[in-house]
Amino acid sequence: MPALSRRERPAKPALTREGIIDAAVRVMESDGLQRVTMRRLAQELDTGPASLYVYVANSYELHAAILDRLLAQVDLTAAKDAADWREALHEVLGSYTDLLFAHPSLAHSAVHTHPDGPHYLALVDSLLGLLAAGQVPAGQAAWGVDLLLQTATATAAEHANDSKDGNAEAAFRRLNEAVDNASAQQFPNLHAHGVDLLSGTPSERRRWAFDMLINGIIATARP
Amino acid sequence: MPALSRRERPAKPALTREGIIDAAVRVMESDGLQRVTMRRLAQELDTGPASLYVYVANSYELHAAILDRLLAQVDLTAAKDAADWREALHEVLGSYTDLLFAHPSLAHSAVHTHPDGPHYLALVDSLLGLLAAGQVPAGQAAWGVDLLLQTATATAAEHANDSKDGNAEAAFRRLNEAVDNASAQQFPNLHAHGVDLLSGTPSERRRWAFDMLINGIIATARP
DNA sequence: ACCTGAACACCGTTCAAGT
DNA sequence: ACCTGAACACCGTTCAAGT
Repeated sequence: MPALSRRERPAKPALTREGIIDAAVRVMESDGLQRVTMRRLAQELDTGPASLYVYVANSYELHAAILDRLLAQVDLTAAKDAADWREALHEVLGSYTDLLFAHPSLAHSAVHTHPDGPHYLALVDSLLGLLAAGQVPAGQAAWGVDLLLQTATATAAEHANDSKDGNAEAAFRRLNEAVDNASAQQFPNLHAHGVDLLSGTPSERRRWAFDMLINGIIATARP
Repeated sequence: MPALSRRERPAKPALTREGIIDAAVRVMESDGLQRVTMRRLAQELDTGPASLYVYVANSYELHAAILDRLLAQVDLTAAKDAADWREALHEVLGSYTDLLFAHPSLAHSAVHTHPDGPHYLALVDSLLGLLAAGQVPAGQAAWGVDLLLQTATATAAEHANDSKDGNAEAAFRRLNEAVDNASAQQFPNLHAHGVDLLSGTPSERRRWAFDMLINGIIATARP
């Protein structure tokens, strides 16, 4: 009964670029970006790894595509509130950062991905609009947006390895110890600052960082 | 003639942690960090990969060790010039950035490496000293140093994939096109800023970024 | 204690051959 | 044009067995 089995088991949909990216996002969501490999994806799509190369140039491009797909989830609604532009900036950047914090290994790859997809452009456009609302000169706003996004991305990427073992805690403890042991002679400034270096909750530090960047962007004329 | 061959061909020195890191730096210098693998190192040291695990916990720890070794090369002499603290800050940060630019793949791994080696501590100590010379309150200086180093690291890491093919040029061209095509309706701010986004030489942008960060750090009180 | 062979469980990418 | 099997050239890490 070939007709029946053809209707009832369309198990293997045709390969498409979108289908591959869908599968990639699915695997990332469930197993992390480490598992988003050409071979694993091929297995997921019931084919061989070579077949994917018809639709995707290489694994770097695949990661970039996943990133743009995810960027669709950044909440840009706050960007309409030009009156409270500074707070809106915090909200948009916060939404972007939260997204990357949920997928630190993607953040890690985002550090060297130069995105150019529609969702990335929309994000940049929103940030530029908010800086314009704050009367920030266009030149410094343009360069500033780059730094705002870079900081958000790098901050999330820093935590890419934290999940493995007690990696995060161990690293924190080691640094803490190193700072404590810093002698007044060898590292006078480290010694003097002590706890300041490791103080604050992540969200306090994040908010301060964005504030600091906004202030810097406002205060610094382009060459 | 066993005695002779023992004296003349001490080909295989005993394995040590330092020896492994030496070999790692050598391989990185000649073939890039991609090639610094446990297996390649084992081959280099004329042994099997399993042997390395006596001295190194895993490949992440190995990368961290390479980074600290390299950090010894950061030029901190400018840090003594407290009078011209701002320029000294540029010089120390520039030296750090240059180092990472020479090894972008190491920069990439540095984004999620929490260093705690002596050379890293010396670098942080210098930066803290210069900010103190500039009368920056201790609390904001401590948080600020983190951001200064993060920006330098992330900037270098962005270029980690540029060497492959004409990756950098292609990415620049695509983004340029995307910005050009941004319609006034869909992306009004992108449309308005146009060239500003991609203007400036890398060193102009880098200097502006550090200036901007310093200004922001000075201007932003801790919570 | 230190070292190792061999194995386990994977990778990305290419290319000739098929449909 | 699209798809694939098979191969090439690699990975990190573990573990039982040796010295």
